[in-house]
Amino acid sequence: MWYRAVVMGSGVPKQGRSLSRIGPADSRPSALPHSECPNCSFVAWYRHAGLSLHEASQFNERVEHRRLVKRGEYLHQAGSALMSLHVICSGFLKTSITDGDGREQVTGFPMTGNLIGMEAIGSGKYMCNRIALEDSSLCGMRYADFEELGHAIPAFQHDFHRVMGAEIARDQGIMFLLGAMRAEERVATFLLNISKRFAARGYSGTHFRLPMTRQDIASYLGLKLETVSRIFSRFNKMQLIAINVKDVEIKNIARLQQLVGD
Amino acid sequence: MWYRAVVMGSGVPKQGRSLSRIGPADSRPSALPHSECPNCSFVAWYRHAGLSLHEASQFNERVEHRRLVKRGEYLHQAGSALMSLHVICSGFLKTSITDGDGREQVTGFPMTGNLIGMEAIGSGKYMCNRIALEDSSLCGMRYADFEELGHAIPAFQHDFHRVMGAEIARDQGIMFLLGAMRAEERVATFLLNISKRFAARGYSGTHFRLPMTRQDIASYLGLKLETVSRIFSRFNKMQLIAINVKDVEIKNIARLQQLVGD
DNA sequence: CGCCCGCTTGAGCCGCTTCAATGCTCGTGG
DNA sequence: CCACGAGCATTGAAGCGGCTCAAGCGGGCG
Repeated sequence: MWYRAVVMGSGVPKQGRSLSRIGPADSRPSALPHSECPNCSFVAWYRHAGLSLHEASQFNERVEHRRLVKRGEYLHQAGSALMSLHVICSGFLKTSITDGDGREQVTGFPMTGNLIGMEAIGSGKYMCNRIALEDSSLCGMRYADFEELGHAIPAFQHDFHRVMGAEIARDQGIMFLLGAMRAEERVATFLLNISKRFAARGYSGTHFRLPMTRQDIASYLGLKLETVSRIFSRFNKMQLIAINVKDVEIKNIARLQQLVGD
Repeated sequence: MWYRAVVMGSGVPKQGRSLSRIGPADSRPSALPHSECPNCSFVAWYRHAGLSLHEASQFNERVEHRRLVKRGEYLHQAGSALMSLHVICSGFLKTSITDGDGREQVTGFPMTGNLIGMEAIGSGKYMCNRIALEDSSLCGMRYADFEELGHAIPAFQHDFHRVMGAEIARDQGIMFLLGAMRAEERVATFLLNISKRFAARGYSGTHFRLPMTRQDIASYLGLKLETVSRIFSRFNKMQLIAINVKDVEIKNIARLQQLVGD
């Protein structure tokens, strides 16, 4: 289920290992993605869609491989014209929107395998800022090519729709969090979500490093950074987690889930 | 700008209404002429896309015209299998999601022209409940037909993508509201939003009737119903609006906008 | 016509925020 | 390699915005 990988953060091939199975016989020598972009998540996409040889090369020709964004750099800002949709090949970003007064709302933390930029399709402009939380690499495809390829390759089209639909479903989950949960539940939900996404990528789901600041987390959860910090400390005392600044170990995942009411 | 009309709806949970029942399944054969469905928003859609005569008839054949949902009835509930995407031809719905404990979060109030059900595309199941706030009529199209038609008619495909993208952008706006705004701003934003949507449909944008309860509004805004009621009363005293239960007149739209910070 | 259900309004409280001070980390440059 | 400093995180204390609990009212629907 590729689309789950892209939207929710489940399994995505993270090293060239699994991709090396696409032998040279599979594609045109000049069009091989994995020589330049071993982790390219677009590759996972078209493999999933079960494209023919011709389709695969058609697909691959349109991928802009390997755009690097250093930590702290913008991929783009709100208001700029939609050029490409991107898939994160490695790294971690932050998505945020701002109002006139400079208030910021973090709306997501996309990571490896996630497709980003879909909110721009409606208006032709990105509606949010995207900043790298760590050095990241992305592959892009011009939106016009997305449409053309979708038209040429129904399986691709289908997957694209599923990814967009999953994004809408994800957003509804965040609305629930922001509208109906208390602070402790929000923080627990956040931790479980991050844990799950790391685990789905083959990393430890119980011991990881948070790449974002307390302020970022707080904004995402609709809280103040002090509140987030206090709840982390409380969870620490309760032995639910062991946390040291950005280093987190989940010690009692069952009770965390229980706290969320699951 | 058809797709703008489609943008506003999404769903949320609500629970325990004994008067609500699941509506009957679609029973009509689909080839009804749109003379039976004079306002059919799908018609607006294919007009907008500039289809040829042949395409238009191809399109029209797949539309299931005129499903009626009475006030208080569900269009569907969370968890049920995705059958069709619907466009609201007339009426007003409420979209909501629920958790295990019965907590409800209203995620939108789709109205005439809005396309609904897109969150189900990712998983094949609706993620939210949709209830009619007033007697409503909808036209549906099976999702499989959506895909096929999109493939056959690029202009349709393109518009569909724009609608989905716009929905994602809309969701981000709600996240900002829920995560970053104070109660007064939320209520003002809500009133301005409803006003704008009525105006866009040719109704008065300054004098209208709210079809949802205070509880629904409160849930949508992440507040308690008493808070919403108090703020309405406050706005009334401030001469920003004249409100009597569900009947609202916007008296000072400029100051409302100012309150939101726009 | 009568009875709920939904709306309004008040009073008191609590969870989260605000304000403030200190400590820690990491990146930077010497 | 270390010293420095700025930004980030933690923690405490006090305040307040929105919530909880409660009572009364009005209007739509059966």
